[in-house]
Amino acid sequence: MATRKRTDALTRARIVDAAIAVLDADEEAGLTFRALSQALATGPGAIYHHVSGKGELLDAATEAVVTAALDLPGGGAAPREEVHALALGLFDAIDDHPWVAAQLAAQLARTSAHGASLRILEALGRRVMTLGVPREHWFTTTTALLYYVLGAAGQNAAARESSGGDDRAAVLAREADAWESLPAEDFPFLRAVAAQMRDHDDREQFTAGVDLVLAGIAASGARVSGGSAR
Amino acid sequence: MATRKRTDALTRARIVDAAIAVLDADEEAGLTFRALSQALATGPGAIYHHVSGKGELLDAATEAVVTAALDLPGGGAAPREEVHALALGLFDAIDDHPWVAAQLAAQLARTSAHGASLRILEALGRRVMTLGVPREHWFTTTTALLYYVLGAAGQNAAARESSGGDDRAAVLAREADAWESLPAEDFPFLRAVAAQMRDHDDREQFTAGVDLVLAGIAASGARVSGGSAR
DNA sequence: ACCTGAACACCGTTCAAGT
DNA sequence: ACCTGAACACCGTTCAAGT
Repeated sequence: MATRKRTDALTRARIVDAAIAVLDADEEAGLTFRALSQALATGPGAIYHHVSGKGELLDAATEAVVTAALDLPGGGAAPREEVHALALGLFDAIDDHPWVAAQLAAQLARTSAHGASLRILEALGRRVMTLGVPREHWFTTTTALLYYVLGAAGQNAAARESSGGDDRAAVLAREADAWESLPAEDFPFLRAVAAQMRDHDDREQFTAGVDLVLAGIAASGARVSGGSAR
Repeated sequence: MATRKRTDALTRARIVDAAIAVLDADEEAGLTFRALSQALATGPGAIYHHVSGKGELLDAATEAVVTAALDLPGGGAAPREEVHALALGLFDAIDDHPWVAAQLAAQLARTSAHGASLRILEALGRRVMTLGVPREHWFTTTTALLYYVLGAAGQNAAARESSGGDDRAAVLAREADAWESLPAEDFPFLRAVAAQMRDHDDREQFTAGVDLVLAGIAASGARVSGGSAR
């Protein structure tokens, strides 16, 4: 909020930091070059000396958040624990910066894999390689993990956002109510799972999902690697 | 392309059809109310009599595409085959209308589940219920499947788009080359999977990924349901 | 009631002019 | 070289005026 009075020169890093602050406060729609230049106490044109346009700015902001989230302690933990740590790191990062979810999704939809999403893919894949998965499943396995992590974390963040500061339990109850009032012939599944939505822990359910995908990995790799079943 | 000369009255359905045509031709950035009204031989304001704004229009266009894709033959096939059919139906729909992937992702990121994404969740979940998965895993299992299907189908569509009409094999080779030229210490995983990217069938790999998630489902359900292992 | 299209309040981006 | 901020070419949306 404190509109700095250009104490030091404009840098790409300061611009990206300011962009993250604006995105956190006002979501993607709030990030305009006018708002951003005001926060930096300069004119809109100045930003273009350090960043080629809005697209690159969004990518850079996403990259900064993801890089921080992927920075693990580094002590050689078991690969399965590292996958958990990476997944939860991204979960929390997206929880803090909900706009990152849509940004990563758009980045993935735009191209095969670039920038931040490429880094995530590599970080997850490196652990998958050591989990006893047959080599020909490495890629599919890792992308499945990536999609689950981004999808579930994004949905969690969206649910928190829409609460508007409400009690989390109240939001879950409202959602559960909505699902239970759907027509029974058309939505048997959503009605069936509505109850279990009413009380669950978000992070716990997220980790359970990661384990489910890892179970698929273990099952498809069982023929080769034998058991880490226990 | 044929700018009709308002033979019949403007309807919501005609507007949505025209929007889909524009999106298919010019991607999301090409859908403006000016372009759309020109295609419909009217003024921009006319559209607002049938649709509340651009957001609703995008949702309606997505809904139309997804509804068509989810419309299965209906003969009671095995649930596993039906999941395959649903997944491939979405895969092909997103292949034909690449903008749908980003739209569904945004829809999921915006809210817990609405409109088109809610329908997909229900369609997949109904089959998951009959696959012997323990009840407490229904929701996580189905969302994992949903995220994989949307993520993988979207990425496939993006890869096709970026080819610009090039030979598919050439695109894969170029991507494989790019991955292989990444620094070895930083990207051991992507370098390891680059080779298998060079020649693979897109739909085949997609189905293999669906099976991987289904394997996770089978593994976590094994304790309860016994084997459809074969 | 539905349509029309000019007008309004924005936006990203550019660029002459300053330092 | 970096910054400034007015100006340009758009955009979604509104609304008086028409039929």
